Amino acid sequence: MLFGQDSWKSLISQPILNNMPELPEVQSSVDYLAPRLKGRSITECSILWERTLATHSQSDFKKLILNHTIYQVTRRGKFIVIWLKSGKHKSAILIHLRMSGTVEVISSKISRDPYDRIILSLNNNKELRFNDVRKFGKIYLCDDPTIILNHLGIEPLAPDFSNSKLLGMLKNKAGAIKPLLLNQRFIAGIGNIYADESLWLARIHPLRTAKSLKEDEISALHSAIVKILNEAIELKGTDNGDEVVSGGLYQPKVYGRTNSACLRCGDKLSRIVVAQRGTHFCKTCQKPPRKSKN
DNA sequence: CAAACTCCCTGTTAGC
DNA sequence: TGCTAACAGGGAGTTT
Repeated sequence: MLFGQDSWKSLISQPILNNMPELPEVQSSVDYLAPRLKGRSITECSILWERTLATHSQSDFKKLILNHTIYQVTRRGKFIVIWLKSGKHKSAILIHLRMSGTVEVISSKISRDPYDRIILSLNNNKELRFNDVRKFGKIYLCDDPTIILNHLGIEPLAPDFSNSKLLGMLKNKAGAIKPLLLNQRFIAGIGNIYADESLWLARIHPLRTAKSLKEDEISALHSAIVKILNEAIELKGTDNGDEVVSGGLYQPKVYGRTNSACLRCGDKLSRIVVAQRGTHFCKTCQKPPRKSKN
């Protein structure tokens, strides 16, 4: 499918991992969208894959958003929240990118991509295009988005996510730490990559039970989560700012680096499956729980 | 209550 | 070389 002048790109910069949107990627998308959408109204809507719509039929969705004005774009967990207003009526479009979703705001003259799923035309001859190869992404429309968003856990970058808060959250939790980090009702926004990265930085084995963690380990985990998410946001935030949201520059330390050298101790990194997710860690830096394999 | 599996999808890759 | 089957992954839903 690639040919001509573009073919060299795929050979040289073959992505090791496709950019799976977690909190930092979603935040970057929100930062990208906000200035491009604020104050715009929706003039038209193309539904190219209806099952992307999670809450409404094609016709209802169109009816309910046309001529509405976007007044704000925010993030909650891995959701992009696009706030709408029409007269006194307020509502919100929630976008969940899941595995492969991306958003861009682009001139309506630019030809569409085969993987574009939903397109909202704006009143400035541009379009918001939701593109999603694997079709896992979802778009919700709600009068009250808090009904969905309130099910989510704490925001890891909010001020109330303190060290002592996490300490209390982990106390008495019998399960393993990694599945807990992935649970969106526990902490909102961490996915497989940043869970592995945080545990590695905090030197905690992914199979350790939450309640077995010592205070200093929880403290290390807390600062690892905050540090890595912030670092990743910073590296995503430096896109060229024009049209397409480009992939970020954050380089995973363990995720996707199975059998490569640990950047801390040089030992070979391991990969196991935890909660049906590929899990990457250093068996030397991250000591396994008492009675277990490595 | 929690752990484990199934489903939704398709590009990529391992295995024959 | 070319094909097929397995795999990856977020999260809702279902079963153990």
